[in-house]
Amino acid sequence: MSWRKETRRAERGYHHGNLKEALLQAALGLIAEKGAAGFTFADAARMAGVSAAAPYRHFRDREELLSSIAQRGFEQFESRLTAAWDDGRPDTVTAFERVGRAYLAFAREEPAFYNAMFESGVPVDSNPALQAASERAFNIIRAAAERLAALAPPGTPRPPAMMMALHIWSMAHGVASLFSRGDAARRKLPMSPDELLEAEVLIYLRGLGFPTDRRPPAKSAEPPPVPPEASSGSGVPPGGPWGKPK
Amino acid sequence: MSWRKETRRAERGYHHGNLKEALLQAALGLIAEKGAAGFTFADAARMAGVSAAAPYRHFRDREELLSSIAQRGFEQFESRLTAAWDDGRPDTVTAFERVGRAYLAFAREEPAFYNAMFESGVPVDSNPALQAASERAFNIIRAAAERLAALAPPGTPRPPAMMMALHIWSMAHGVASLFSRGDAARRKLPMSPDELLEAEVLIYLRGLGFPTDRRPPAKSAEPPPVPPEASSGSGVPPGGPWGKPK
DNA sequence: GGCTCATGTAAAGGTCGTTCACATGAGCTG
DNA sequence: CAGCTCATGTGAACGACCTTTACATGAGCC
Repeated sequence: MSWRKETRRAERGYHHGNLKEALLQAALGLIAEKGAAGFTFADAARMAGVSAAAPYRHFRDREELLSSIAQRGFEQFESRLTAAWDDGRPDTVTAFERVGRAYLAFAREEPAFYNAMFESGVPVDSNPALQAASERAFNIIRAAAERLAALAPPGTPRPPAMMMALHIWSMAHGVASLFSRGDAARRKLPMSPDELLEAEVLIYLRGLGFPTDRRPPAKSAEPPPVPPEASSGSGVPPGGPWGKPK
Repeated sequence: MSWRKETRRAERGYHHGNLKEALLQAALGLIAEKGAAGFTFADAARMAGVSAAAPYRHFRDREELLSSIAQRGFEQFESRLTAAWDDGRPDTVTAFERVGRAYLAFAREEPAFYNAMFESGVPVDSNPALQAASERAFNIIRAAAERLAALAPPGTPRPPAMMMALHIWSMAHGVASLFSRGDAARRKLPMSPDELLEAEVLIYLRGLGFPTDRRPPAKSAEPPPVPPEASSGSGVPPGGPWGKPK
């Protein structure tokens, strides 16, 4: 794809013109290939066609580049979670599960971002902008949990919405990190990570008193459920993720 | 502690006598300090008082050292999980939750091992012994889930035991990895990781139809619960992890 | 046209991982 | 005990990386 700038010296002047962006893109590719640990500043420079010292004009050091990527990652993450949540349409539980799937999809489709965000060792508080982006993303989950909490049937113990949000986050991250990416995906599973997480969230929601039968409980006053975007292939078989109660 | 061997050249002969073990110990300390990514082979050699080339007599390369540590970690992990499970005493649910706490405790108290095992990028299948150790550890969780599954009340959808085991693993790993160790612990939480995980597992179990009231249901025929080993400080407040149902 | 300053370069210092030829000495063999 | 052998440790060297420093270039502005 985008050749032009990021090639050899001859094809451009002394000045690159867009080095910062080129470095970010190069790093993204390298991290996707070899992980944040294996990514090298020098490689990124080489890939952008500049000397090894040039990147230092745009990033204090290697870690700042990583941190920038993590920040961008959180921004994209936020936008994908927002889209998945879709303000709770068509119904809160459905939308909530969609957020879970979006989490996994992001981890799978944007391994470089996910790696930089959660597995690169970059401390969240190394950069205020990073921290802010991270919080904005989490707030989507939190807002969804808030709505869910408001809906929880009485008569069941009900944790604070914040705690519910953290629960969902930990489940999604746990599944993603153990089974859904890179080396971790080599652990052989009798089911897909998506199925695993979906079942987990369903059981959890049932534990909170939510009706989680997939069949619409009685055609309530909501529009017919939107077909989940990625129901092809590893979709949950009709009747729920693990079949009927015995 | 064990000084003696692992110091300077003068104090030992040309041969170290116990270098392999010394290197493992040194690496363990270094990883605990700076993470598996920051740990260097050269540093471990220095700490053991030998030249930078010496470690190559005992490990093919840096990764093999890491992999050895991960393997030992899984072995200790297994033994701690086994102890926590205590074959399901005094009752399955209680023991199951104890396993969850043991998981977190291990992640917190043995950060070096945990790091090498799950966050160092060492692929599980890089070494058959490592893979075997990892599977043995997981099998504890799996066996516990098996017992739990056999006990699940009818009338509720019931996932395969394997899936339950994976759910528990993902919750524990998610909480540990996001909130319970190193840099991640800097995310400020309104509760302790232990509380978070305990509540998560309780809700999950309730979703499976298990009665999870903390107050002993009526002083059943079991001995008074053993006080959890680390109940100081962040213990769960009486009345359950998040208070009563509204 | 000339100045300035952001941006890029080359060179150098320090650290690592890894390899190689060589040194040492523990333990066996006779 | 003499001598041999082989596992174990050494020092030097290579190439790669991160980072800093002094210097070069040229885009944009007066």
